[in-house]
Order: sequence, then structure tokens, then C-alpha cells
Amino acid sequence: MKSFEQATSPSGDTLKDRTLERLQELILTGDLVPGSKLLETQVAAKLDVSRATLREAMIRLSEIGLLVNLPFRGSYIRKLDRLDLQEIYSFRTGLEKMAFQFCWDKRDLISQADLQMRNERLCQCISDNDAYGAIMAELHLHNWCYELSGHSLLLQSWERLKPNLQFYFSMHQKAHDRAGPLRESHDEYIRLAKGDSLDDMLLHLEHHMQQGLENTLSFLDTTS
Amino acid sequence: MKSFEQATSPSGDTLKDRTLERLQELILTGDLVPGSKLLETQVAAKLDVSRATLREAMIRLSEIGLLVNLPFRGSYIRKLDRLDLQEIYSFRTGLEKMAFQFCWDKRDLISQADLQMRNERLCQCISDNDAYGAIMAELHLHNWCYELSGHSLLLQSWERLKPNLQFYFSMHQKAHDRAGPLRESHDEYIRLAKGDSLDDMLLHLEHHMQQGLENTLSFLDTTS
DNA sequence: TGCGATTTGTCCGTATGTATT
DNA sequence: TAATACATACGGACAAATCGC
Repeated sequence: MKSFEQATSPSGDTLKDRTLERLQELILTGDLVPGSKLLETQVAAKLDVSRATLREAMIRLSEIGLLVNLPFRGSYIRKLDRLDLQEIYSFRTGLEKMAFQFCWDKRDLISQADLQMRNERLCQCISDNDAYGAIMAELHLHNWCYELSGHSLLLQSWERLKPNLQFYFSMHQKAHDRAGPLRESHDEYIRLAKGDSLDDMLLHLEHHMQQGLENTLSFLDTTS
Repeated sequence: MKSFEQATSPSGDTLKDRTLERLQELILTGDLVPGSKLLETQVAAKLDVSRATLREAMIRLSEIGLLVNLPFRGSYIRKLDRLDLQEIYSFRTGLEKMAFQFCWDKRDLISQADLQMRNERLCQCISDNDAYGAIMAELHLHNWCYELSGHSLLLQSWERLKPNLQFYFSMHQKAHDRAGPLRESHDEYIRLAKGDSLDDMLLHLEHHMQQGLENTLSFLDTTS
């Protein structure tokens, strides 16, 4: 189990990996402002690592999409506009529909109880008005179908997309100093995910994601 | 146009990028045997680059999936079994269905003529018995819907998956010294892609991909 | 437009840590 | 257990490209 986690999520073992995580954290928390340039020597000093190690971490952050690297010109914190948000949500919708198609026949009592628990954790965060916790809980809830699908390419693709979602939420929460799209609990989502109609689930996913997108977009409009 | 190509496909500009392409070429052509270990000093000397530059290229090849990096143990050429092949094909099916959903309303006379041309190039390669050209032509044909979709995340995901497909085809072609799954021309695929029923297209995609997978799998069986 | 300052890209030598024998 | 081989990581160096004046 331990070795499996290390194999799929090679984090924390090497300094390069820890640097990646720390830098990602700095981006997600908003300590590094979107659009600003990262000076390698400066950031390397700040994180107390060599330039080479930092550069290796930045390459992977560029692949995720949190950084934009322009050859000979530097790396910049990714700036996300509403078009990017629409792409992320539409892609996410497609991925999650795939995930449910793959995991559908693998559901059992244990995994359903697991799903239930993840939802309850989300509900708890919402009622506690814990915005950050709610974001993480919601992502963890949606992680369920990808894990259950047993499809490594699909899971990998989702893991790459996930930081972008976190980035949005944190970005606007920081910018406007109020809770982001604190969504309603996922009752319908859960009910259908436990149900016996895959078509209904897929249809609901379209609606669910569209709702999430519109929530976030309208949230942006209130401040533009 | 030039700057756009550089922005979306950052290739050839830096030594790191050229090294990535050269190393990928060595893998795809079978010069580097799947499962074998890559010694950094040795490969760096062979490619005439520094270890740092090579490592930056290898990181991105690991993300694509052509290399497997084990911390403190080294990097190995990815070995692909039939389970990996099934994953690649099923994921590819999902991606291409997404692509057609996004590009469907963007089709026009010009893009349809473009699609036609790509198919004719493929047919030419097949009738010429040009196995390598056919592989490239087929991938270029399938590229059409991703480009037309205008969805950068989707295109990016496909671009990441594509080398894995090339890897398979080249792998077995090399191993058995005969043409890989030289598929029939994509007449039905083209006809439906030009037609006016998205549902028919999506349905055909499932069948088309399943056919491709079975062709490749049975091709493996003949030698196991 | 040009020139100096800054930064990235790239290389090298070396030291440390890990895995394997 | 010791020894070897290798990956990891560091610091300094230089050229080339970019940026700012």
C-alpha cells in the first residue's frame, strides 16, 4: 500500500518533489501573484535550494499549467481568465463522465460507504463555514470515481487538472476576501452515483458541472 | 503564425527541447530497448549534452510516460503490456469523443477538405506499403478533431498520449519486423465526421477504437 | 537605435545519499 | 558489513538572449 502510493504519487521523497510541492503551495495560497515573474535565483534562495533543483520542479509546474515558461524570457505565474475556466470545467466534465463509465460496475458497499463519508466531510466544512476545507473536501469527493475507475491515465489526467481548480478557488477567495463558490452539498450527485442508472448520472454531471461553472463565473462578474 | 507555433509547441528552441525530441526519437525507433536502464552520464555523453540538460528532458519524458523514474534508482524505458494498451485505447476513445463534441459545430468546407486530404495521405501510405508513414498519417488524421476543437487542454492531453501510441506501433514493428496494424482506410470515419449526426460519429468512434485495439492485441497474440 | 545590466540556458566539478553487490 | 556504482544536489562559471535606459 505504501509502495503503491509512492509509485503513483512520487511526492516527498526527493528534494525536487518537496520543492515542487512547496512552490505549488506558494502559488495556490496566493503568496505568488498571478502574472508575476519568477526569478530563479531569487526563488531558489527563498526555498533554499539550488537553481538546478528549482528548475526541475518548475518544469513540472509548467506541465500542470500553474507556470508559463517562455524560453530565454522566464517563468510566470499563470493568469487564468474566464475562457480558461470554461476549458477547465468542460474538460473536467468529460474526464469525470469517463471516470463514471469506468467505475460504474466496480461500485460495492464499501466504496459507497466511502463516498458517503466524503460527502459528510464536505457538508461538515460547509456548515462550519470552512471555505478552504470545503474546497479540499469537494475535490476529495470528486476523486472517488477516478480512484475507483482503476484507470491510471484517467487518474493522472485528473491529478494534473486538480491544481488548476484549487488555483481558481484560492485566487478569487484571496482577491475578494470572501468565500468562493461554496456549493450546496452534493446530495443529488451522491444519490445518482449510488443509483443504478449510469445515463442519469452522466446527464446530472453535465448539469452539475455547468452549475459549478456558472456559480464561479457569476462570482467573477460581481467584481469585474 | 510562427509565434503561435512556438507558443503551443515549444520545440527546437532550447537545447533541452531538442534533447527531448532526440531522446524520444531514440525510444520510438527502438534504439533504446523497453525495460532497459538509462545511465545519465552515458546518455548525456551520447547526446553530447550536460547531465542537467538531459535530466530536464527526461523529466518531461517521464510525464508523457515513455520513461519511468524511480527515485535514487534511475530511469527506465517504459515497458508496455496489453493492460497499458487497453488503457491507452480506452482513454483515447474518451478524448476523441470529447474532441468531436467540441469541434462538431466548428466544421466548415475548409476543414472538411483538410480532413479529406489527411485521409488521402493515409491511403497513399497504405497502398505504398509505407508502415511508418501510415502510422504518422493516421495520427495526423486523428489530430484533425483536436485541432478543430480549439480546446487547448484537450489538445494538450492528446499530444501527451500520442507518443505512447507511436511507441507501441514502432515497438512491435521493430520486434517482429513486419508491418504493424496497417488499418484499412478511414472511409466510414471520414464519412461520419463530415455528416450531420454527432451521435452516429460518437458511436462509430467506440467501434473504430475497439477495432484498432483488437487488431493490435491479436497482433500481439501471434507472437506470445 | 544602441549599450549595459540582468537573467536564463548550459556546463562542469564535486560532495552526499541511496541502492545494490 | 563493506565497497561500488549511481542518482541526487550543490555552487560556480560562462555564453547567449533579453530587458531597460
